[in-house]
Amino acid sequence: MDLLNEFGIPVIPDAVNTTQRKRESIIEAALAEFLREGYAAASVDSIASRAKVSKPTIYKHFGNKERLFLAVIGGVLPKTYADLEPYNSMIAEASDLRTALIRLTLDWTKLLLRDDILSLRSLVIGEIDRFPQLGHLWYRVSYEMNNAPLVNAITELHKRGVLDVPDPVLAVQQLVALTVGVPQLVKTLQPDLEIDDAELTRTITSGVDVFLARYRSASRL
Amino acid sequence: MDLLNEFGIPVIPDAVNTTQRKRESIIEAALAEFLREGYAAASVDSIASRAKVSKPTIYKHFGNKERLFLAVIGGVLPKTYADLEPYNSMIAEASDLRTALIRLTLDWTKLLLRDDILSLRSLVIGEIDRFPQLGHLWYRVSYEMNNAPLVNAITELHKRGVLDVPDPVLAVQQLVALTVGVPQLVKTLQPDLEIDDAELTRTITSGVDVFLARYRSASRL
DNA sequence: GTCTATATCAGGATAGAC
DNA sequence: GTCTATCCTGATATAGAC
Repeated sequence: MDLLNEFGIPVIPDAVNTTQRKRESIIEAALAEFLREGYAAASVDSIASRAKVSKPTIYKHFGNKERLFLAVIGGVLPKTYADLEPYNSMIAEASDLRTALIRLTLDWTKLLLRDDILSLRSLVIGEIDRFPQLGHLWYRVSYEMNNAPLVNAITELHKRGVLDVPDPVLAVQQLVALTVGVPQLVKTLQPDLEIDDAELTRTITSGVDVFLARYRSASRL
Repeated sequence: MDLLNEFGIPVIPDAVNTTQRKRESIIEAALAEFLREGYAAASVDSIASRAKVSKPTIYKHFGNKERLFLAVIGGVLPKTYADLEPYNSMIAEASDLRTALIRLTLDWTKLLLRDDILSLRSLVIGEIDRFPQLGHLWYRVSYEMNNAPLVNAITELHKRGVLDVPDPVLAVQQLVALTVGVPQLVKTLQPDLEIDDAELTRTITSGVDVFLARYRSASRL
């Protein structure tokens, strides 16, 4: 049965765009459902309803539930981290290193404490035994988009004598643990607990100061 | 049909002990099943098989699947952390603080990186939206059995002038993040990745040194 | 208290029309 | 490519015998 518009003229949707739009609609609905229910409890029926699409359409596009899960979660991961790129490169050039580090790690922390990202992270961690690829992907994306550029910046600062860092890779892990890691650990186990901005800033600032107490070059003190 | 022993004499099991043993058998089997499959995918049928018990027995004991899950996971959590208690009290009295801190955090880390505990942690994190009680319980047990005694010890060391720690609670969080947190973050997303003992020791040692660089009393340098 | 057997239902996946 | 209608497995939970 064709749809007719208000003049009685049949509406023929553009086939390609419709297909593409349905595909995106499925991905959006699936992400929401998986985040809410987890993998096993998520139902393809619910996803079909949310996406206003029939079940066979989902199976034509993605094959089965596992592939749908991998495609959806694997697709959203890189997008999640894409926001942070620009900041890293500025560290090596900053006139005030302490302020630059605080700014960087504070932005990073606020991103990773967002409810949607915490949910995504909990989902990936919870399904790690069934979908280890997602754990590796998360680690790789997180490392390449964040740690690695920071390692480069810190290595550069070491060469210039601003910092004294024998193991830059470990040092960056420690900086991340000292800043992002502290509130993340709390919110991972207690997502409902609110952390106000002042406390977050205090935590991050203190973390950066611990980092600098160890790694700032003695000659600059 | 009664069981007969080798002399043809019927074996009448002690009713109370049998019931208790079945209950423990269910708990053990349920824990294994939940750790393997997660909450939603775990089947009460499988648990009954593993425990060599019929399904109605499980429902008589625990009511439903949710209550079974909460009883099992909530019961195993405190046991998990019970091993660490003795070490904390020794920090304040140690002659060599650095060595004592390394020893404490290294033991702590090795415990929390055990496969069964990592699985338990991933399970709790993955089900956090459906069972927030478990997240709170984990946080509370972990804090009371580990962080709190360490906060006391560090406060004591601050009073004695050995350390200079304006905020002991935050400082302990940072110490934990710097030591346990670094390898835990890796193993949480990549459980299969092996971390050898030498590298672990190096990581923990470096973490303690970062901590002490910031908080060791200046007068003692 | 514990079992066998069963009720009841929802979920993943697909056949076949259009 | 997309839908309606359906298959079939496997899940939670329980009735009733012993």
